[in-house]
Amino acid sequence: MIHNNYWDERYWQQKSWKYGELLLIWQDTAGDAGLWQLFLPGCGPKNLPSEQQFNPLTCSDKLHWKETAVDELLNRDSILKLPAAKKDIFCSWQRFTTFETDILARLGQVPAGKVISYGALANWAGYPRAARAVGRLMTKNPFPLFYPCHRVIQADGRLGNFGGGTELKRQLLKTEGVLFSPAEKVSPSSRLKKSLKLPSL
DNA sequence: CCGAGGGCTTGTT
DNA sequence: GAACAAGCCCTCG
Repeated sequence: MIHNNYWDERYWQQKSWKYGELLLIWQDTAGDAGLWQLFLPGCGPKNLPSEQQFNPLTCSDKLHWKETAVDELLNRDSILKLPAAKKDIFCSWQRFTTFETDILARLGQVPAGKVISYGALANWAGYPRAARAVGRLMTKNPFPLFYPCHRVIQADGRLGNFGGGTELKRQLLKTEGVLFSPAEKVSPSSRLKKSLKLPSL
């Protein structure tokens, strides 16, 4: 058996989704069985080791349970409505800095149908001028859909970039009920209001 | 009411 | 310590 750091105890799986084929990377260690990474259609690595394909018959019970649950979320197209408290059940959280954890935790609380700007998200999580650092974090968001980076837009209402393509970003937002101006900017009424009460981190 | 340009900013690698 | 990035804000024309 070839020892490869990344694929050690990790397994890949493709799942069909409304907007294309997703690639999921599962981690199955004793202490931390869960989703390691999710790639939007067209975003994942190309060469996947066949011996590391996810197998429900040989994985741990814990992982099998999570995989089944995620499968149902995708089939019922309810993944985008997953409440904040349930997101971290599925996702593996061991590898993040405090900044990343803080930002992703806040991001997880942005509900479907609302958007927030990069700067406002940074400020909200306690990093007042870190808009650009947030953008940088979004590029490597390991859990899109779970942690909805498609709901993070530019301060002037333009969409900003998106790993899965800006068209998918627009599509997702429209499906969620976000309103757009004639000039295709997100209308102010769809912004998350500051008054929302949040649990402390 | 745009749009382009420049300077400023952050956390990570 | 330097370079980077899915930003922001202000200034002009």
